[in-house]
Amino acid sequence: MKQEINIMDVAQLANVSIATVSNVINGKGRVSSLTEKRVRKAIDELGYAPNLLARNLKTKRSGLIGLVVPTVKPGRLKDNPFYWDLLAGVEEYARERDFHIILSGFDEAEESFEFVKERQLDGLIIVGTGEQSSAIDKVLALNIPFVFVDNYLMNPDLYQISLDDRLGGWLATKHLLDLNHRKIAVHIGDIPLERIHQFGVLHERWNGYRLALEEAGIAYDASLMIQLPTSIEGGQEAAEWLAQHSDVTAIFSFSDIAAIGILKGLKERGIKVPQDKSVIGFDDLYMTAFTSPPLTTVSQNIVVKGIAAAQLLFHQIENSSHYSRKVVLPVELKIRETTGWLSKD
Amino acid sequence: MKQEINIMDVAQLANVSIATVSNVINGKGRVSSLTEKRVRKAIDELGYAPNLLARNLKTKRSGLIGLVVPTVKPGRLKDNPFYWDLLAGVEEYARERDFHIILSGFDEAEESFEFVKERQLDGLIIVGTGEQSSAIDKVLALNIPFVFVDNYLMNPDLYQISLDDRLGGWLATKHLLDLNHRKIAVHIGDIPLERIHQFGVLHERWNGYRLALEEAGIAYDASLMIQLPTSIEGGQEAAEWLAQHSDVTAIFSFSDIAAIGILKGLKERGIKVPQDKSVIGFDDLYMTAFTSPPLTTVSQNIVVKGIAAAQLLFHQIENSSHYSRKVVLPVELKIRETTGWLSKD
DNA sequence: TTGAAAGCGGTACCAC
DNA sequence: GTGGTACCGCTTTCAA
Repeated sequence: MKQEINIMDVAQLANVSIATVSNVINGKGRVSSLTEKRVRKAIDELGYAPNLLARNLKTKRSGLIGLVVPTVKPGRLKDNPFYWDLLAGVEEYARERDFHIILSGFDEAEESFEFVKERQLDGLIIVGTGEQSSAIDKVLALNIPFVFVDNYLMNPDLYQISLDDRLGGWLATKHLLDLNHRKIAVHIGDIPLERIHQFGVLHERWNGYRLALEEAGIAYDASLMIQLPTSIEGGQEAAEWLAQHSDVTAIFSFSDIAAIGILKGLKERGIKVPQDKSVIGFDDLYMTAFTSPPLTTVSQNIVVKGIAAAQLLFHQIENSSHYSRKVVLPVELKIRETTGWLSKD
Repeated sequence: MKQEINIMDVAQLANVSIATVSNVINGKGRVSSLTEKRVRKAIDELGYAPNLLARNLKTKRSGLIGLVVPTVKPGRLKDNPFYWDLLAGVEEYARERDFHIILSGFDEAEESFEFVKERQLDGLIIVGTGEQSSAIDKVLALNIPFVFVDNYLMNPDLYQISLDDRLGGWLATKHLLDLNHRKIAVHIGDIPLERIHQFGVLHERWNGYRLALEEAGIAYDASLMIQLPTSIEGGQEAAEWLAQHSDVTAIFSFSDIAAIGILKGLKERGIKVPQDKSVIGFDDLYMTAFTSPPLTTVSQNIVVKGIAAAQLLFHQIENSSHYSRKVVLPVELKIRETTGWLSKD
């Protein structure tokens, strides 16, 4: 009913064998241009479209790649525009190659990746959950091309896309230091500081922060690490913290979304940015150019990240060699208006 | 290599026929619990996962549904967090039923939906392009279950999910009128007013606006319709327009993203909200609760929209009857702080 | 240059 | 309860 016409119908109409039709479709074998014309005509007339299930069953390729993203609430995709941008990049690249994307949420606990085998996916892109993922071994066992995004896995054999997070952390901190700030708080997110090394992205940004401090001869002060959720609300709480610490003149948030909350929280408390406190974020979300004041932040191009991931994946799928298994994408400091010079006392 | 073990291997190990293995997997036919145990054990030991390509080839179902969203730049998914929320809803519902989502951008011009037939998709969700889509006929010709989201198609046979846009328009306008505003501008988006009827969503919001006006005995004034892009930048331009029209005391933007721009533009010009101008948006993006001041807006739940679309689609796929082919989701006015009482002169 | 036929890995009907 | 086997729609030898 759904798919009534098949290669047989075409063959009959064109008065050839199904093998010939197949050859025409795939441009293989020798087919006289006359026959080809007849076949093409038949295809058109019938509105025939080959059944990829059948084709793929035979060829062992599915033309499908999986994009696995973390979920927050069980069963629901993580609520962050970041993923959409990433998806856009992957989809764009894949579509040009006639691949499609299957998107799947990932419940850390009970994900078996069965669907990858079941659907014969040709490749897999796994987006970091923040924490060292328990999924790695499962993914390796699948024995198909894959790419990890933002995962910071210490295995050199794995294909990985990441950001120059450390440089980002360094740039942000350096910028603040150059503006004469000395006590710089860091909003790291809702994780215990002792476990930050498990969260590659955060850890690297934090390393960049410490490095810049060290270069400036300033001692690292763990009491300046604010452990609050990466959300607008978390940012607002961080603002409260700032209000209570008048000696702290600047804050570096590892995420724009929280920086937005910080800005808002400070404003509500009558604390002026950047006169009283400087604020710097990370990500360069579309919105942040339009906060008031516009947010100074470390910028990354997420769509490009998606494209890069797809690229690295296809290098494997197509067996083209790649110079490296790790791709580190650049960051850029976008100085806008939430950071300002601190006059000495 | 990729998928080495198949149903035969399981059958051999368990010392049964492949038919029996199939029965166990699908819970069909009578299988003695002893045999079943043996088979399950073999499956476990081998780590067997059935090849869905083969199964689906036979059963004519793919367990796949397509989500088609518009693209902006050719080849790139539309840059709007809205779609991610929608996707989250669809994915959640589908996953519970062991379906997967194939996501595809949609180039108005040259989309043939071939992939739907090729991949034997079981259903299709098409998200509105704003304009009456040229895709309708193509989709109908596919002869598979489908749902249009936000498309306002005038064919009663089509399954459609939409929002109570008209009520939203009415609520927003009524709210402004109740606050004593009389000259209310509307930022409709970057389309000529003459063609607004082609854009269902906008048209309905606009209808709601006119209705509220009419009920209040106020004449509609086309010169109050601002035709600028639906973007932050467009909103900023709208603010400029407002600055030049001091008799206009309120503005209703059909989109939060533009409302954010309006807020920003007004602030830059020293125009106070809501003292000088009232602003109201539409969508209730996550961000808008955190603008300053927090934006009054018409709220919709986009994840629920995705779930509703999936639901309607599965009603068709599973052949369960549904009371209606059209589902209209509710809106809600969220009064925050950008709208205020207008003292008479 | 073309066609016959053997799979790909399952499902499901029908015997036993 | 269990197994034999004819498909599903296509690709791919191999022969003609």
